[in-house]
Order: sequence, then C-alpha cells, then structure tokens
Amino acid sequence: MKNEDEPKDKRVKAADAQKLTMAEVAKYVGVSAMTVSRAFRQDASVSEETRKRIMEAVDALGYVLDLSAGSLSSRRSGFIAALVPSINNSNFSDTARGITDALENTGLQLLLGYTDYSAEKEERLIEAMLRRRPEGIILTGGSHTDRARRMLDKAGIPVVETWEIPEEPINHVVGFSNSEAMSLLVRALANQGYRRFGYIGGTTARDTRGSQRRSGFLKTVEELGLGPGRVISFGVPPITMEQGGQAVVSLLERWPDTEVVLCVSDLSAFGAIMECKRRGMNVPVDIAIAGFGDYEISSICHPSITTINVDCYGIGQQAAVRLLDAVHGGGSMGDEITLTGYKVVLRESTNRGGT
Amino acid sequence: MKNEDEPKDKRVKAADAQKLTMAEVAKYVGVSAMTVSRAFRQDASVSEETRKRIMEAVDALGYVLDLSAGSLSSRRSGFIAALVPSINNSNFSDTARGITDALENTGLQLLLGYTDYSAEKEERLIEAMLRRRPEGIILTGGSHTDRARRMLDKAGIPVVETWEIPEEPINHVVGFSNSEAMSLLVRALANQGYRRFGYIGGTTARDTRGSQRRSGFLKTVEELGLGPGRVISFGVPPITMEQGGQAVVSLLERWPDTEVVLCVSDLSAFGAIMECKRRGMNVPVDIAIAGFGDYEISSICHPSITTINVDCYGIGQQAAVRLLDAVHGGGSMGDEITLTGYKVVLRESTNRGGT
DNA sequence: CTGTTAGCGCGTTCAC
DNA sequence: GTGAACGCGCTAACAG
Repeated sequence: MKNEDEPKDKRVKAADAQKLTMAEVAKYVGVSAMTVSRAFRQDASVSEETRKRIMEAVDALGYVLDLSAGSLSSRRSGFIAALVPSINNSNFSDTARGITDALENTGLQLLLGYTDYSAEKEERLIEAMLRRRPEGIILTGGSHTDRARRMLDKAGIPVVETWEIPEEPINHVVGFSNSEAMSLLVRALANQGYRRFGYIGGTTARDTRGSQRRSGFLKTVEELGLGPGRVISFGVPPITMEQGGQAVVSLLERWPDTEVVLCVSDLSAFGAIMECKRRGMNVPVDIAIAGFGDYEISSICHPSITTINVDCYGIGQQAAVRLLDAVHGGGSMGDEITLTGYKVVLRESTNRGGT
Repeated sequence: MKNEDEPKDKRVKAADAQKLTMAEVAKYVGVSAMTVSRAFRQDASVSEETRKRIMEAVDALGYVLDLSAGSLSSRRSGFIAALVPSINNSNFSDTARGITDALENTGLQLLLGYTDYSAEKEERLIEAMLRRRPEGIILTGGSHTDRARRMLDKAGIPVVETWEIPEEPINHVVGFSNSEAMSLLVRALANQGYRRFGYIGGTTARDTRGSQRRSGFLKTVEELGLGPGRVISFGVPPITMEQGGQAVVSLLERWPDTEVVLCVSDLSAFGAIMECKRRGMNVPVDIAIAGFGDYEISSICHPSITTINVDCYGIGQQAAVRLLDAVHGGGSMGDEITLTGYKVVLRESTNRGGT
C-alpha cells in the first residue's frame, strides 16, 4: 500500500511542518501573536473579522495551539488528576467516565492513573501528577501515605476524596459509608428471615472499602444477635469471579449450614453463584447469595443478584463538579461531604421462594 | 475534625508554599539552578554528594519538579496519547492497562481519552491531545476523519493503530483481522455440525470492528454453503447484555430454527444466553450461543461461553512498546504490522452434548 | 479592538 | 563537575 523506501523522509518532512508557531501564523495573517492568542479564547476581544481570518489561516497552515507553553505563562495547567484503584472490571471505570463526562467542554484535561489498590503506588502517582501541576485532584478513598498527604497539602490544590467517608478528610468528600451500606443489606436480608450469614471478601487491608464493608457486615450481624459472622477472605483485592467461586466452596466446607452469603462485590457473588450451580446447588433455595455494586451482570444473570446499588457514575461526576467549582472559585474549597445514595436491590438470588 | 473558620487562609498558605522554584531550592543548597536540574536526571553529571544535599533540600522544602516548564525548553512533552472507544465493560480497558503498564518507569505520562465509538469525537480528542504535544499516539481502529488524518500527519509523531488491520495504515499497526477471527469461529462451529447460523451485533457502522466481525461471519457462512446468515442488528455499539437478550428474542422469532447464534461480543452473548434460560430454553441443547472477546464472565458463567480469545492486554502493551521504540528512535517509525494472536475457545454454550 | 514588553520555570548550550 | 546566558511558545499586563 505504501512505498517502503522512504518512510523516514516522509516523517521528517511532517515533523518540520509541525514546528509552526503562533508568531508565524500571526505573520501570515498580518497581525500580532497576541491577537492570534486571543482569537483562540472565547471571551477575548477580537473583532469577528480578524478572528475569522486568523482561523482560516490556522486551518490552512494546520496550526495546532500549544497548551504547554500557554499554561506555563498563564500559570494554569488545564489538568485535573484522578486516581482510581483499577480501571478493569470495576465500578471505578464508571466513576472515571463520570469524571471525564463532567470535564467535557471545560477545557480541562484529565490525567488518569490507577493505583492497583496500593497506597505506595498512589504516592508515586500523586508525585508524578503534581509534576504536571494539576489544578485539582480526585482520589479514591481516604487512605494515603504521610508523604502523599504532605505533598497534597503543599500543592495547595483542591482535593476530592471519593467512594468512602475518610476519618480525616483532606478537603471535600464525595461518597458514602460502605459500612452502613453493607449493614443495610444485612438488615434487609435478616428481615427476609435469613439467620446464618457468611461473608466473602479479599484478604488484605489494601482495599479499605472492602474492609469497611466487612466490618459493617460483622457489626450488624452482631447487633442483630445472629452470632459471629462467618468470614472467608480469599484473594488479593479486587477479587475475581473465579476467586468468589473458590471462596464460597471454602465457606460452605467450613460452615455447611450457612443460609446466605454476602460478597464484597457483584463479581465475586456471580462467581460464587456459578460455582454453586456447577455443584448442583440451587441458588437461592439451597443457599442465598448477594453482592455489592449493582454491576450490569447482576440484573441480567440467572438468578439475578441481590446487591447494593451505588451511584458509581455520579460519584465521579459530582467529584468533578465539586472540583470545578473549587478551581473556578480560585482554588479554595469548602471541606464538605457530599453523600451519594445507595440502595438495596432485592433480586432472585436471595428470594427463598425460588427463582 | 477541622476548624471551619479559616479554611481559605490555610489553603492560600499552602498555595504559597507550592510556589517553590528550582532556583529557590538552588539558593537554599548553595548551588545553581542548573545543578538542581541535573540532580533530577539520572544520566547527568553531578557529584554524588551535591546530589544528595540537593535531594535532602528538595525533601525538606517539599519541592516538586515542574515538568511543563521542563518540557517547553527540552521540547519533549513526556506525553503519550491513547484513544479507546470506551473504558467501561469492554476489552479496551484491558488494552488501556497494557499501555499503562508498558509506560511505567519510562517517565512518560499517558493521556487517555475515549471516543465513544465516534469518529467525530475522535477527531476532537486528537486535536485536544495534539495541543499537549504528545510524543506518540495510539488509536483504536483505522477509521478516522480526513481532518484527523491531516492533523496526525502534520504532527509528525509516530502513530499506532490497534485492534484491527486498517486498509490504509498511518504508521504502525498492532492488531488482528476481526473478520478472519470471526470466520475461524464460524468454521469451528460448522465443524461441530452446526448449519443454521444467526448473528447478533450493533446497528450502526460506528463500530468498525463489529462490522468486520459481521462481514467475516456472512462471508464464511456463504463460503460454507450454509445459506444466507441470519443477522439481527440491535442497539448502538457497544451493545449491552440486555440488548443481547432482546436481540436473540427477535432472531428466534424471525428464524425459529436457528441452531447457533454468534454475537459481536461476550457481553451480548451472555445476555442472550440468560434470556434464553429465562424463557425456558436449554443452552446449548435447544440453541447454541457464542461470543467474542473471552471476557472473564465467559469462562465462569453457566453454561460457559464459546468465544474468541483476543490478547487485549497484549495489544495495548505491544502498541506502547512499538511507540516507545519509535519515540526513542527519534520519532520515526517503520510502517509495520504486528499481528496479535486469537484463538477459538470452545466451551459449554456450543456443546450439543449438553451442559 | 490591537500591539508591545516582559517573563512563566525550566533545559540547552556553551563556558569554565 | 558546575555555572551563566538564553530561549522554548505562549499569555499577563499594560499601553494605545
């Protein structure tokens, strides 16, 4: 399809073409660079006619504005940073989308990073992000290293922590209590008559939301006088569907009379349900299983999965909106907490009547 | 937890703290700014002792390097741009992770954007990205607007197109033929004795990979003499689990004797299978269903789903590696094609013997 | 509405 | 191994 003998030349030529500067566009049009600069901004005062001539020249020459240079002199990077634990198979990809959508047409560019549920990696990413001088930053959770906190403090930019309610918030918070959400689910199921509760979650403390859900579970089971909850920790967060399946097997081996199993996420719940079915058990007749997060899969699968619906997209969107307010308000930000909703969604997987 | 009466003052103070410049660090240590600059780079020649003193000062003062300023003078932005159709519930999030991982410790920062399967949005994003002067760019697919092509050409940076084999590649390609992959699946199922083939995909031509899969399906069914394929187009790509369920209903209403249904992705296949089960049909005994992409769900669900395994993560990783080669090789790039593997994974959902 | 001057905070390039 | 001058490409601030 292409001549193989001079791709390099072609490339070099193209590279030269790019070296267009605003001043050159200005000369071409017969105005000053400043006027070209103004033509690119909405509010600036440039006559419609010159702007039109400039934009035609920009088009003809193929000039592309250089924001790095601009941000250096305007002292506004135009970046917003956001760190999420993971962007795969998780609720956080919806949050990332909420952020991206809220940033659309604001002229702000998102710098997205994923921490892999590690506070150390978060610290490294925060530093990398701060080197780009973001105007604000969105974090997941409230667990940060001391150095990370210090860097954020020094940076003097608005910070939004999401997805949980930290004990010591940095600035603004957009999230909900994972513990209370799980508690609500336990109570809903206890109301349905379930008594012997099991729980499946990941092993380490890296996933603070997971830990909070577990402690909400344990606390509530205790409060309801339903004896100690039966907890199986299996796999490094985020635990997979497959690990959910393995965990439910362990759980049932250890406590065969468990009536209902709550899982740290819908994915592990799905894995657990499928594993039970493979083993010839009927969910929910023989065993009831519930998840957390209301992933798409939970309403579709058979049996459909009881879960907690969480406003993943809204968390991202609202976090971005709060951040935008602060950024446009001069970088200051009230240290408020925006609570996002959640609700129990009862479905077939915990409906004793059968599927 | 905090004093509510002077958060603003606190913020302003913090903001001031950030205004640290390299020169100030230099003064503090008693060296020149240039020496501080060198201390931050690996290769630079600074005595170990001064570097140590500088780094201690950096730590003590909380100085954070400003890369935007640096990139302006070094004429290297340190950015790589990547555009994917979606980051939710899709194979592309794995690709994004592959890119991110490959970029780790290279000092390059990823600018990620999602096009929502729209060439127009892609064009806008390409322009937005180019304003940050990325050193290379990774795109999904080979379908771009003319203006997008022109901008990329002018930019003179290496481009990697992924996930398919464009008819007219820009530079490098990392992907596979979606048409041939689907063809392989058709043949594998025909080998198993299936004859009456149906297909479920999205409606518009926006999703070029989807279109290629469909044409691969149609072509192969034809070649095998298995009459015209029965195609249902339903929903705007990416089609959801629920839409997969609705589509299979339409398909079976129209062609009740269909033996096997191929879906554009595992997600729609999963939705189709669940819908069939809800309607009391036995998959695969009454109807066989296959997907594309080998999502986690396909190996876990019951019945497990026959599909095409694609190296999503590897596509991203290899694309990034190719780009890094080009970037370090001075911005030029051979216009080669890196084929990534795929394979048919036969599972329960097309196993006539029963589940 | 438009132009001029100055400088954003670094790295390049050269000198020592 | 270290420092000084200069400029990257743009925009703030002011002048007209």
